[in-house]
Amino acid sequence: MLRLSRGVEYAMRGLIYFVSQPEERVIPLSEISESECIPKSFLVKIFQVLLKRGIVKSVRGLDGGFILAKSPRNINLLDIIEGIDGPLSAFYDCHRDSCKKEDNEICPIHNAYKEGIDKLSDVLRNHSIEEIART
Amino acid sequence: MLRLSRGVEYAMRGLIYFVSQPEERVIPLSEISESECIPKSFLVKIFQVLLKRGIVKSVRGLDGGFILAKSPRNINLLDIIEGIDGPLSAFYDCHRDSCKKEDNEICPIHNAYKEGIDKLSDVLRNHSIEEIART
DNA sequence: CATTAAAAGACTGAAAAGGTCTTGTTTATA
DNA sequence: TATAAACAAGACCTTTTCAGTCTTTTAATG
Repeated sequence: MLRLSRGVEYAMRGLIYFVSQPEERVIPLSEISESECIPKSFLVKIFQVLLKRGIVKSVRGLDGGFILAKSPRNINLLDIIEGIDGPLSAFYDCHRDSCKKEDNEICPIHNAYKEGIDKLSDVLRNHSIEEIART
Repeated sequence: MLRLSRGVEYAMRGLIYFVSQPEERVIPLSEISESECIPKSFLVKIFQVLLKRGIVKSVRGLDGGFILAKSPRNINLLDIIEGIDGPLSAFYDCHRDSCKKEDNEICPIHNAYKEGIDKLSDVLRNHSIEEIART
């Protein structure tokens, strides 16, 4: 219900791999897959999402691969989590109305939960993958 | 991955039902089930968990039912969420070691996530069922 | 002793998560 | 220009979790 999904974890480990390289270069997923013990085909799927999100750029063809689309200082954990699993805000919408349709506004239960999720978002937004990689 | 489960939502609505009564009394789950449009047998299961957690007390037999075990001011959202779905801390343990077993300590990714979850916990702990019911 | 309600836990169906497979397309280079 | 390495896209499959049901048992009360 609240755990970091495998997809997100793999995405982060994949991105950290770029940061931890001595120099910037195009890296094929086969390399990351082997080094990080992440199933190749799953990693491919994840990076295709990161590509659409503008977090990485792809280079096709022989000697192709991926490269970070922006500075690792500007890639934060929230970007990655929401990129892979969708917006956190999707998780405090209320089911109650399916039964009682009086009001459309968010119910007090989910409102309190929203407050917590917002705090969580703040924390995640304030950690870049560069910072994580350094730690 | 991050949403409030049905079980938790039903638990909260069930508990709020007690708070919103004019006077304190033993309430059978059949009444809450009907009033709140919650499947009876599911609600039963949820209240058995709340019972074990010391949040409600049960009264068996004819005219039996449940009653809050403590003041609604002292029942917070975190109690309920963790009571039903298990401790939030379970959601930042790392899978990485299944591949690389060098270290046992929490990895930087999950460490950052833990910081966020701790903030979320704080917020949830600071909202009581009584407060939610009043809102 | 019939009725009503909780207690306990096995069981089931549906949905989501995690992962694989297949069939392309692109492109450097031998 | 054929080939091999790599991304692109999406169908497909398997496992786990979630949500909910069913059955049997225990207990209280009129």
